Amino acid sequence: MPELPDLNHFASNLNKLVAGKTVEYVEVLNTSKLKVPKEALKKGLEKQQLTEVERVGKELHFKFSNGNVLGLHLMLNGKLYYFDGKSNQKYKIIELLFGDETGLVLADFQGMANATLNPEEKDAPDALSATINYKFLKETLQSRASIKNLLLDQHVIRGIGNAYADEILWDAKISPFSIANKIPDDKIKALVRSIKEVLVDAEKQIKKSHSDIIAGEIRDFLKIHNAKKKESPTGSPIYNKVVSSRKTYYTDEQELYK
DNA sequence: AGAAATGTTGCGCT
DNA sequence: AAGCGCAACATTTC
Repeated sequence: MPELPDLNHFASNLNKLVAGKTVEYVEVLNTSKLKVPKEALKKGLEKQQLTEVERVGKELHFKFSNGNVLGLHLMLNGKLYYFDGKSNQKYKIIELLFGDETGLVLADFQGMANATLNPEEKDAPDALSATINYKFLKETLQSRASIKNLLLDQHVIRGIGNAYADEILWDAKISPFSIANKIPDDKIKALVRSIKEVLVDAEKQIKKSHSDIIAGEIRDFLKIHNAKKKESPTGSPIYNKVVSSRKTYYTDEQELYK
């Protein structure tokens, strides 16, 4: 699935593509994951101008001139398609039809992607927000949880997924199996840096190789969480281990604190 | 051809 | 009793 850097890139491309357009009609094709009544969603968005698209955590927020926000979560396999005239996707969930005959559709073969009107503000800070500093992480890491599980917990920090958790922990040279409250202060500082650097750098790479995309995921440049790579950039063999049914990639270069 | 991939939720176990 | 693991969701992509 797309993770934070992909979603940031999509948001910036969506701004170029559809910001300023007016939604004439909203078609809701799959209500199973819809978090508000279908009619409320239509009423809240139709005839409104889309002013801005923003990524918040792993969601995309579409902001409208009447103050309403359409929140989309792509989950594992949700994809957005821009079209002119008529969309011909399978597994459609929601479609926005603009006044100029173009449109945007969210489709997902698993039907897990979802839409909501005016998503509630969450307490957990976004991974790229200024709140993620040494003081915040020091407090947050007062836990016996493993550091990787903590980074993945959206109630703690919003936006980090499985692949980037591995990339960030390798960058900070901390083993994913480390217990959070055993990680020394200088490593917490390294972690603050790595969270920002890895995510910001990834978005740059995606932008460079796939400048116009609004769907999919680009991960061929990942250094550690990458099935095709045998060694880290510094020559250590990459191991992987299934932890709670997802793969964790790591090397011996990462210190284990227990 | 058959496995791998992936977020979230909710539940049961320790 | 906090934290972990697992199942379910369903199909595409390698």
